[in-house]
Amino acid sequence: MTARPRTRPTATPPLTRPGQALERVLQGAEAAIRRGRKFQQVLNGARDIFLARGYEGASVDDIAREAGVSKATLYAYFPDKRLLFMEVAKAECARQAEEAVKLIDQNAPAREVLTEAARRIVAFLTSEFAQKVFRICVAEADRFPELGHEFYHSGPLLVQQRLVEYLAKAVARGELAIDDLPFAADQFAALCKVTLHEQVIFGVADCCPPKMADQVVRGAVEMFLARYGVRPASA
Amino acid sequence: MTARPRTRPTATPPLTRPGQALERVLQGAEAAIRRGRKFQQVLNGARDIFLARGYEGASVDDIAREAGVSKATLYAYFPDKRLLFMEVAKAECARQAEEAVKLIDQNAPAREVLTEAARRIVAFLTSEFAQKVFRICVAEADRFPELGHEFYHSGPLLVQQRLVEYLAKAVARGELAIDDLPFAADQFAALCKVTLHEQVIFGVADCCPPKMADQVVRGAVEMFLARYGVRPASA
DNA sequence: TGCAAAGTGAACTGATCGGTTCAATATCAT
DNA sequence: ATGATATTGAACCGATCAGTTCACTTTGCA
Repeated sequence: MTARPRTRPTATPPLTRPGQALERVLQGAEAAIRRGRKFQQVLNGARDIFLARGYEGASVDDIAREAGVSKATLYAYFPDKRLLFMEVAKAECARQAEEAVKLIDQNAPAREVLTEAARRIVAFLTSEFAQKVFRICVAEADRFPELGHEFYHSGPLLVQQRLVEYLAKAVARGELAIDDLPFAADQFAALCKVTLHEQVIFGVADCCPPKMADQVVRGAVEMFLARYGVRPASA
Repeated sequence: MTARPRTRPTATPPLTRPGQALERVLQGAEAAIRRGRKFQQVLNGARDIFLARGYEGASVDDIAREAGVSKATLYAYFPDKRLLFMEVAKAECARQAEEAVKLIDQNAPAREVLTEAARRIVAFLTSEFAQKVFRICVAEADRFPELGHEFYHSGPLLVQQRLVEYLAKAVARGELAIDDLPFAADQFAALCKVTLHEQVIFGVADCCPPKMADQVVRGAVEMFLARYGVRPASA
């Protein structure tokens, strides 16, 4: 234990090679906060550890190790653990939003549109990623009020807005009859959570049988159309 | 720090076989767990602190102080913090179950029964108590798988079972037409969570406007009947 | 009244963790 | 090459916390 030959065979994760062209390119469009090369590494490591162990369960040393970065570097970027967590959560919410934005052909028949929407919502809800983010957000909503809001706005609320957007068109076309669009959208989203969400959150179902997912999707569409669908004029 | 007499005759946990008159009396009806007078105090204090601060946030010293009991006594009853938490959570779930059991007159018209059921579910979901238990259970479902199961079984699953019980009768009477009873029950429960649950969980809504609660209740009943209600034979 | 069990308080251990510091080193633009 | 900047590793601090121990006091029954 004298010379410390700096054995660092795999110390730095291969996320960013020495050639930092990518980094510099990103600098332009992104914020001016990125003070150094290891910024993204820190964020990635933090995301992995936070997602795996929650806020309290994730130690800063673990994060630094996972990120392949020294603790000093980490603290050079983020003044404290709280802020690091907020940053990670915000980034993840943004990603979630992007995913949700890819919506569906608004002009297809209502049944098709709703079925596809339900399928995507169900798929997202049952994804491991969504579960973990949800878990942390629920647990830490007391400690980080902003986090709760952030998650709600870029999660459930965003979905609601997209649905309202579509439902309005469907109503205008006479396919549906809805008076309170946001409320109806929330109902639809709620119907997509049936059974699955609770079972997954509480670890009751080991896996998520696609059969049940199908049933939920079909059930949601069926019920929504039963309530808001315009029958063919009793012809 | 030399002799270390190692006197452990009492072996802290007072498993107390002999000499407990009161103890023995209680043993009959109650469980065989109540080993001493302060047992309930510990449980109550633990419940308050856990509910207020979550698992990690609650220190054993705080719990002992809140319970008006020495830490030694606390550890005499519960070998560790985990088990204490499990015990508290179990007790709370049982209480929740009792509350839910008080169901409704099964023979009233479907609309009335469903409305009252929805009202109770909504009231429970928006209660501060339910929120806190839910928050902890979600957060700790990883660390305590049993806890997740316990909560699910004495919470959502119990409600589902009661609803199925009723729905079966309503179907038999020809008021409703349902093929998959448990699934329909889950759908109904999901409809009761619309908007409210998410807003409350993520701290978006400061209070819980009773107007919205009413809307959710009426919306749930309306939609459920639209889907499963038996129309008056198109007369 | 006496005695054993129940309960107490306070100190202590060992470990973890968030955050700081700093001298040594690596990287990169010039 | 050179100097500015980013990064490192490791030691360290202070705080917190779960859990232990023990001499002592209280309680309740016989």
